[in-house]
Amino acid sequence: MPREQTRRILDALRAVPRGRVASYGQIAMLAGHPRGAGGARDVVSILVSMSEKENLPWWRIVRKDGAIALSPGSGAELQRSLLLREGVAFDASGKVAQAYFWTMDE
DNA sequence: CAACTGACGATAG
DNA sequence: CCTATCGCCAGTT
Repeated sequence: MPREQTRRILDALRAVPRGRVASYGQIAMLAGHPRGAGGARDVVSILVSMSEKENLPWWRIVRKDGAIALSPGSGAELQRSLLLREGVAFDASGKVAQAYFWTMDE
């Protein structure tokens, strides 16, 4: 069984609204991770190992600068299409504009 | 139980 | 622009 903190992260991930994205560090902080950005590794670990089992919206998670974290050929293309389908646009550099980041406002 | 892995983030050079 | 390095730590093998 995962720890309490892990459950919180899973929860935060599921709370990201459709048509929005969030960064790893953002999720970590939202989950109450004391180390904030440092907790991004937790999110990575959890996403990599449990995204499928836990049915998580892993495609809504991008790097802080808006770039897709996955390597091309390892799902990046899939993630881009999933986001486009939700109404998230990418700029010329292949990054999501900050405006699409989830503000926890909703 | 001891590695090993990982889709990060900040900072320094 | 880039690489390197550190911090941080759950989950898997």
